[in-house]
Amino acid sequence: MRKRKKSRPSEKPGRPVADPDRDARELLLTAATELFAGHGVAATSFAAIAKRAGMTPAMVHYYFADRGQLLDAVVEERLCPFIAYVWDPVRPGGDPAQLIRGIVERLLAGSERAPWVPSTWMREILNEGGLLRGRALRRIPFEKMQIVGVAIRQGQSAGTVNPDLDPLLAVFSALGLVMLHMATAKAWEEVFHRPPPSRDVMARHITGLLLDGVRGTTTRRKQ
Amino acid sequence: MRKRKKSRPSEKPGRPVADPDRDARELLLTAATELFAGHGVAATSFAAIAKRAGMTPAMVHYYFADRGQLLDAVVEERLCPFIAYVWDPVRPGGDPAQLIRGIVERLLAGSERAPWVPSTWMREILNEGGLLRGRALRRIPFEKMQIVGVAIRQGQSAGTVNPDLDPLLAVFSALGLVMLHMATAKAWEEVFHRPPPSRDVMARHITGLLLDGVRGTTTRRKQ
Amino acid sequence: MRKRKKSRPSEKPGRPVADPDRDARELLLTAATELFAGHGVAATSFAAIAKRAGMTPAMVHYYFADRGQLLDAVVEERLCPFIAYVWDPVRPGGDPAQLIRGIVERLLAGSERAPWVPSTWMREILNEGGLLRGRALRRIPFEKMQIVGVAIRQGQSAGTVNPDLDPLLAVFSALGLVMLHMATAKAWEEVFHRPPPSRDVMARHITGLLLDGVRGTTTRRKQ
Amino acid sequence: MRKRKKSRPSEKPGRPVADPDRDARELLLTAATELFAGHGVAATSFAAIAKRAGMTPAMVHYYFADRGQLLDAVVEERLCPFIAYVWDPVRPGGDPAQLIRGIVERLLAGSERAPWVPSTWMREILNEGGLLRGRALRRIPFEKMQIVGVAIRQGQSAGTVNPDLDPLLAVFSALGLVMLHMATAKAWEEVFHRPPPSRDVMARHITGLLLDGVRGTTTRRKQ
DNA sequence: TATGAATGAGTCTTCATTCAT
DNA sequence: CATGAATGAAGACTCATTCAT
Repeated sequence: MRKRKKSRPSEKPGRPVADPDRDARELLLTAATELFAGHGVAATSFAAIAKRAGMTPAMVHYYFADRGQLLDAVVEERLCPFIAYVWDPVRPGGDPAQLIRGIVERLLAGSERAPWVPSTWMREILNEGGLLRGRALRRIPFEKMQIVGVAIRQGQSAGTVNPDLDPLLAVFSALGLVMLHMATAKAWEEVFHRPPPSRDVMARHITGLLLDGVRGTTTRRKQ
Repeated sequence: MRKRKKSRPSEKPGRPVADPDRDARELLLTAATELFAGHGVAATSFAAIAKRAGMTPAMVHYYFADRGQLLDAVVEERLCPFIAYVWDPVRPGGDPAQLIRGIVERLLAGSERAPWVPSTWMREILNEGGLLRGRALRRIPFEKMQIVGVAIRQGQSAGTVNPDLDPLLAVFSALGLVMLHMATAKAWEEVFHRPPPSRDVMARHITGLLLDGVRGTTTRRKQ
Repeated sequence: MRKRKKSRPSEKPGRPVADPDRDARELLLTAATELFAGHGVAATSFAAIAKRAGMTPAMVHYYFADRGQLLDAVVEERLCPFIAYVWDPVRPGGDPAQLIRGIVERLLAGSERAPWVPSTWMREILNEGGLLRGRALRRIPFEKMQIVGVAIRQGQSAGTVNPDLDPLLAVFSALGLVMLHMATAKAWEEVFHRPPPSRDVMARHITGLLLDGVRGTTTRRKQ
Repeated sequence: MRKRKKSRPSEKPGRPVADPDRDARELLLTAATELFAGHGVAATSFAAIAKRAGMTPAMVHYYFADRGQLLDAVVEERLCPFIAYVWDPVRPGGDPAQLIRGIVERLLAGSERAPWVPSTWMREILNEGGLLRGRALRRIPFEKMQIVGVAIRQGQSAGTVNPDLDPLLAVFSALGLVMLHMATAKAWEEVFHRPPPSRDVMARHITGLLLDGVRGTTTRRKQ
């Protein structure tokens, strides 16, 4: 009944293949994140997760004693790597525009590998009452966000950054704008009856908007 | 099944209000929108709505025969006025920056009067699997959005608008950015342990970011 | 909303037409009997009756304070006339075959005017747990049935009636056979994909079977 | 949704019975058929079935995901064996009287082992709107019924069968007459305040009536 | 280790009935 | 006289969770 997962590249070669235990867990986590993205945490039952993973509801309880622990696992084992991938490279001392460009690019790349993130982020983390909110916020790297905030504030003092911006809000804006567009891309066709913007168009649009706004700059600076 | 009551002719005009029927309906609708904003549609039971409105679950069914009709009513009677307020003033032929500034301002003002909108918008309309998505999309004024799109495209031809932008995505960006920050404002304290940005800071930040981006302009144009 | 019933022939001419009160009651009773025949008493709600009669559920309660009284009314005002029509002409002293032939003919004729009777009879009166059982049994003219029973018994003594028959069971057999075939006629098409037997075929079949059985008689007696 | 359990290989053969799973299912099915016979399908709630089987309502859903599947199971696992018992022995080429006598006898015998059948048959299968109708009709052996019909038609041509009969109706008559009397037998006491006819009286009455009618035959043929 | 059985709490929904007007 | 509002009880069904094996 249960399908074998391919051995993950991180696994040491030579080991007898996969730990079935770990496999079942991973399968369930994957099923869970996919359903969370599609219908939200509140609307995703243990039974649905089990079914999508080809297992029984009791199996879900076997691996994650209760709902809370399942959510813990999703955050710890799936969301945290995503967050780390996006934020780890952020180091103090950079140009704010470059920092933001880097973050946006990693958000886009990360969302392609973990397509469940954007809608879950919007629904269950950003939103009040989001069911992953508490768990996720604890794992947000605020020091890293502060780095960007500080860079923006310095840029504003130096006159190279838009003085209208609130430094911290700006980080949220960047983050949110990417998530928003990624989460919405799937709906694009439904709304406009035409294919969604390509990844490149999307990236150029978001970076362009964040860096230079609608009005752009009179003299374009080096991209 | 259940028909809306027409206002009874026997009602004396001039009396303060007190159509108890209409009152109960409105009360329920208000309770529903508040709970939808707080926990999402999927996690909001009829019992919860009734309790918050001080009524019984059966009353909810009395006024809205089933879940679908309740959602219909929320969209028709609560969301549509919001949408109309934001988009009705949009007329062809304006400057794209002015158009966007107007929309953003009305979004901010509208969200203050209907604080349930931003998080519901993000969770139940923008997101895939959102439970108001189908109902709401049908009521979105795409012609108005096209007006903005066209203005941006013309601005790009004229060299006054950032050529990196995708005209249609830009409308989504503006809309989404406001909703995002409004929906997140309430969480601000929880995250940063400091009061959320004031409405003015928020408005200036969003407008500034949308119009001029992080880098701002070398020569500021008249606001 | 309420439709006017044509003044019934029993009404004294010269009276200003119909008593709307009585009309509404009759309309509801008609709706009730039709639904009882179609889905059974247990599956027929006040709401359904009201809807079919173009009235509100509260109206049903207005005319029949509760479920029991509605059933009382159906039996007293609708079923009893049917019973009387079938049984009143039965008088002691007849030939059992003629008695049965008469009853069968009146059952067939009565069921044509009151098509709700056969299936209701089978479902709600004959059957154990039938919801009209107690009420209806009280109104069954057992004296009349005994008349037939006695006639059969005498015929058996005289050698003109099948000695295998149980006299009382025979009355039930006759009654039941008609009801059965009338109630089933509507299903005929569904089962056999061909039009149901005509009224005449049906009458001939039932009378023939009851009087002479499958094997018929070697010498046919006068019909 | 819920899958039938396969008998577990771990079960030791020779043990008295006691597959608890199968037991619970059978218990529920028995409770259901009894209640269906007593009050009809529409008036039988899951709670009532569970209570009679000494289980909880949720258990009923555990074994039969919904109402439809419960009805399916009743038809497949309880009604079909009954039907098979009655009709399987019917083979082409017999004497119509013998065919009918056999069917009647098996109906009577079958109804004694499955006393829930007659009233359920009348209420939920024969009747319009019967809740088992669709499911049961699909399982009725029409070929077998046709065999009887053909035999009757041939008998009519040969002059040995009552020419008034409609061949197909006759099968319904036989079936219905037995069901009718079996279903009514239980009510006999209530109506006549005397013990119901014995099984033998009943069998003789029904067979006698079906074969020779009320008037019987002048010359009795060999039984 | 893994899973079927079992259940209590909760969901939406329908209904008969009451009541004020 | 008639009806909309209101409700408690009950219906089917779902679910997270427990437990014995």
